[in-house]
Amino acid sequence: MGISEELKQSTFVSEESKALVNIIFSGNWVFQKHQELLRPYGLTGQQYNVLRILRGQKGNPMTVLAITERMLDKMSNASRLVDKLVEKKLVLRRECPLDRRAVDIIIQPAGLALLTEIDAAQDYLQKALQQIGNERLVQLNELLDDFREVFTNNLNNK
Amino acid sequence: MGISEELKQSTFVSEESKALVNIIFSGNWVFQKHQELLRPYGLTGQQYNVLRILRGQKGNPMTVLAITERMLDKMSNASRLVDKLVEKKLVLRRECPLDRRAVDIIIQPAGLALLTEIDAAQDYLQKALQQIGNERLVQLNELLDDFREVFTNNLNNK
DNA sequence: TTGTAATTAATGTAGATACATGTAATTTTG
DNA sequence: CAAAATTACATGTATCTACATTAATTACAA
Repeated sequence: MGISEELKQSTFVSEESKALVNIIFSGNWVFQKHQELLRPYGLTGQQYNVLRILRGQKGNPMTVLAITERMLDKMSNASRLVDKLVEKKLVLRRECPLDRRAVDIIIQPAGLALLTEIDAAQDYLQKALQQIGNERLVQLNELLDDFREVFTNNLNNK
Repeated sequence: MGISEELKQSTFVSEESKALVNIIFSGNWVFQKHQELLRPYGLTGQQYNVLRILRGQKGNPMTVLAITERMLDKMSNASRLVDKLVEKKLVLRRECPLDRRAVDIIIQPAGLALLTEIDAAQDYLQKALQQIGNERLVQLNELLDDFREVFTNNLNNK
């Protein structure tokens, strides 16, 4: 279903307006679908994001601040997100020996295992993406990168 | 900034895996930016969505159920969203004369005016999108539509 | 060194969200 | 027509989220 039918809006005044609506709509859409995909695993998108960041550290600890800096939404509360992951025993929290204000967070085997499970669910989607064709996926990747850049520049300089 | 730098992940095993990550990342990203854009106007994404749906009715009333059916996230609580819009005097709520269980919602001049304001903010972004070029925007629109289709099919048939 | 500022994370709070349940009105059915 | 089922919406509740404030520790400057 194209964006026109999706929004029951028959015409767009320009390709730009259509693209803007399409990107915002698709962004919301993917965000929703991603949350739905994660729900059965008991994770929110933000928790998943934190867990992935920690996996990227290959078992090295990371402070809450360092996690925050890597997060998409810097305003969110990494402390509480880590709380939830600790409750689920997916990560370990311990006082940082070098700085007693800071707290080291380390991903646990259960956390890695859960991510592996989720990876498998996403592999399924990846295979589906093959239908789109390699060349067009390259285009899509470029277009998304370009779009974020244009959007960022024009939000800040306004 | 390309998706690799954005996620500090230097390589992807395939264009599909890169595209999947890129779409999910960009989806979350656009979702966030859109919320930020709306915040100064005192609307959440969902409230904005409801308001736009009502504008599409050209002043005709719409029941809560009809609104729900048009929403991106059908599980969300249209009743409470309408509550918020009523509080802000952006819409009017009145008993439906044909069915006393139902409630008619009608957008108010203040609601239309607010949407017009937001449109102006978005026009600014639309102009920025011209940098991407018409031909590539057409591609982007097609690719987004295709992606949603592939993703939907493969979430349901799993 | 000592007092002040900066930093790091936790906690308080208000609002948003998702889902379950409740309530009233309508429709269906026997 | 009366009882049961369905519908439309509102409300209760738990969780999530964003932002402000607080508490503890560290850095730094006089």
